[in-house]
Amino acid sequence: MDNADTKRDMDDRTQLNDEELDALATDFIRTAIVEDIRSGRFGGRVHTRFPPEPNGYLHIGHAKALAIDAGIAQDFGGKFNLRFDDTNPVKEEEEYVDGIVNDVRWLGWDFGDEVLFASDYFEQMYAWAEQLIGDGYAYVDDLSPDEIREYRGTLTEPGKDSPYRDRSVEENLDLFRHMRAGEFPEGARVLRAKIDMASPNLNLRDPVMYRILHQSHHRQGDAWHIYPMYDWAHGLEDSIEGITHSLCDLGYRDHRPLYDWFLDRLGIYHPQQLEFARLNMTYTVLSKRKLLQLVQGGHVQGWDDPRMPTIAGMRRRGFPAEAINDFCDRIGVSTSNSIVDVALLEHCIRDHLNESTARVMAVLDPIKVVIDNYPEGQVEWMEAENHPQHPEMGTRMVPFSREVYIDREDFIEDPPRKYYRLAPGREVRLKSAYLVTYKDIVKDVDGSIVEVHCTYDPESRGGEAPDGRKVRGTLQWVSVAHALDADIRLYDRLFLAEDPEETGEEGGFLDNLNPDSLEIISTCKVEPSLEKAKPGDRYQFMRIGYFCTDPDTTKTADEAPVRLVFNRTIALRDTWAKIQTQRP
RNA sequence: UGGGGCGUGGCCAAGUGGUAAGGCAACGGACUUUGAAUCCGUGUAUCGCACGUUCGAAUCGUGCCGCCCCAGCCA
Repeated sequence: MDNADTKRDMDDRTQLNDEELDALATDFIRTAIVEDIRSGRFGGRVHTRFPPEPNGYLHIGHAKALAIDAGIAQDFGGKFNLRFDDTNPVKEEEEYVDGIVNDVRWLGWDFGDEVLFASDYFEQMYAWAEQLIGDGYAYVDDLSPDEIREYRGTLTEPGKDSPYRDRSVEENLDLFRHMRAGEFPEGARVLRAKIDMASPNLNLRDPVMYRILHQSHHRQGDAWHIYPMYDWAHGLEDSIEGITHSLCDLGYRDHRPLYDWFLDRLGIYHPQQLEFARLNMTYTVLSKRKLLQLVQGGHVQGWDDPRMPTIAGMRRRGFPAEAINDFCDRIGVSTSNSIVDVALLEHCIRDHLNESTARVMAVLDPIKVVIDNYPEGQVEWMEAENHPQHPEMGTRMVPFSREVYIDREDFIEDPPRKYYRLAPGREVRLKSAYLVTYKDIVKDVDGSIVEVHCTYDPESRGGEAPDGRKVRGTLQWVSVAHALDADIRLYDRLFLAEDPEETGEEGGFLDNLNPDSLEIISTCKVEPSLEKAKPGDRYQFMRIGYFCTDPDTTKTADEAPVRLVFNRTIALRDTWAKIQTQRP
């Protein structure tokens, strides 16, 4: 242990009693951490990190990693770092770091208000590389990339030593310094760790530590001509920051011996790497490469397209951050490759939205209902509750008049069995208003319904008849004279196949795209209280689904929106639709 | 034909030698001024397979089968 570590021990020991520790051992990683705390390893500290490369946007798989990394730090009263693993200047962009920082904040994780960058440690890494060379553990190799691949051997055959493997320390040091100075072309030489060219673990066959890249770095500019490789850099970054548990996905399991090897050779503070399975989910793809293809191929409108599984996309879609985190907690942490049913995510979304969202009335496909016995020109403002289970969310006033819109689905001239909405001979309730009874319909020349005529029961104001008679159907409605127009975007799954990659073809997942994943409806009518809707506001459109106001909703100077645009976050569960598909 | 990881009901997932938690989904029913929500109920799970150890095995051993990852100067 070095001095810095000793100091950390005194400052950052977690304060948890036995009972609390037991309660935290909920999965194999947390169990390992609890053991480390009890044994005094790392001085009882817990310090994790999330190390994205800034070469794309975060998606729900990263939300899982964050929930594990940051969630553990939070639960154990430890620390958490957000660190950009920006060791490859050719792939990384500033745009992505801003996007990622924003996403991590939005998800609610506290990274101590300081964003860290691996590139800030380049100088220290370089010094350690010289130390390794000095100890005979690293050498400069002049082999070309092709030759290095040949010399590496195959899965079943051992590799063979590079002819440059036994250069003297002096020559290695000299060459390495000239590499740093930018005196060789890209690809001419690399620094390699001297481990074992016959190792059954290919990662240990003298891995490359530094490559020459005459590229400017988004933060370092042209200061460097050599850049560290992941395997060399990552453990050093963790060590420098005093990370205790370096959590990553199973793909890095085979890299752990390397992680340990470098730290041990250097003799510096040594965190524990642990691996967990990355997230896979039905009806979507979760790899940066494929997501990039969707964006660049114009299959979606950008990284924040509401159909994307990106954090930005889900945010725009209206998914609450807490619901996403809840999902991440509920899928568990294990080491088995699994594909989580997207229905669980949808359940979490509905669960949170049901609790938090105010109810309003909207009609997607309007059909006019005329209430023949209601006085022409009269308007009554009906009080409507904002949430049936949460009276503390208050009420709002909704205008009622002689002509209202209802949804075309809510009237059928010749209804099927068990249909209990409006139909000839039926009485239904207009939510929070009156009971109305069917009288007649008006059709146009092609026979399609233009108007439904009803009468209302003046005694049923508020929706309850004094004689106590029951009606089965309750419909949402919007007063024709007061209705606001709105565009509504209905989103469906981006892919038709549960596993979009099942085609086998490379890139074949695009064949499984759902051509109807976006439907825009511009005929919608919504209640006037929505005039004040701001981008990001979320509502339940009663009997339809959860919606949020899209940033495309623009405001005029006096704050009134020019055009309301709502995204359907997710539809309400629809038992009736299920009954219908079962018995057509 | 190397190395690593994994296989528990449709999907996740507890369980670590004492006789299979929980969630999602599905299916019934109750309630309902959202066919929502809520509530109640419903699953004989050959614990990948086969042998073995044991009074007793999802848990230990051996063998087999299947799936995933690794041969970037990407992370």
